[in-house]
Amino acid sequence: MEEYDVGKVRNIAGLFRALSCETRLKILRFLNEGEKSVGSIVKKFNFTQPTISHHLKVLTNVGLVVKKQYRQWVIYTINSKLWKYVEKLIKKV
Amino acid sequence: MEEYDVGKVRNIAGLFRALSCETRLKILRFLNEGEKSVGSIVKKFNFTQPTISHHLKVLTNVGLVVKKQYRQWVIYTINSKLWKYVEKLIKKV
DNA sequence: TTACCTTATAGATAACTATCTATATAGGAG
DNA sequence: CTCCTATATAGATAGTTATCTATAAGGTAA
Repeated sequence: MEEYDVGKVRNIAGLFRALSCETRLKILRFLNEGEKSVGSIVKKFNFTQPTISHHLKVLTNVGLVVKKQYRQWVIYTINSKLWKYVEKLIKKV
Repeated sequence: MEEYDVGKVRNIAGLFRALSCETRLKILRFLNEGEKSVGSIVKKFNFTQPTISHHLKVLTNVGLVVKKQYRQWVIYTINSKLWKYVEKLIKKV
């Protein structure tokens, strides 16, 4: 009976807004393969680095991803538990 | 093992966009009490009738609600199964 | 320090959206 | 038919956002 382990997302509408952008959904699916640097995300998709950084900030703000620093790289990791619940909903749709 | 009974929402980002507005979430929670006419929704919330109609259209477009006509009233019904999955996600957040 | 690599931020812009007022449409009653 | 009620649509507007270019910031290496 796991409970509230996901991270505090105070704003439900905000969570859905973060999920309402196809680009961010793609980023999340990519991050679901494993943690990635900003650069590798930029390489994966056809957007500029500032655009990717913007989306990563939105995702961070709602707790869907977590950032950490490794030397000169910034590494983003998906919130697996939360994403799992999102995926469960998506599968139902 | 119920499956895909929910209605075809072809656009995942679109579903989340529909859910990304606090007003629409409130409308959905109200509709979860039972089907409602547009007028009763307008009375419930402090928005004009065109605004409510707009939101109902958005919700209809992604399959979260269904409309039907009863005499001069238009009755909106929630897609209970889909909303149940949404609520399940919300509870996890 | 300088030079380089990686990421974030600032600023601009076009597109979208949540809301309103005004009007049109459509059904029911007489 | 006319009148009323209920809802939808059109059009306007302010606010938001997805994207870009340009630049700043921060970490590494020499």
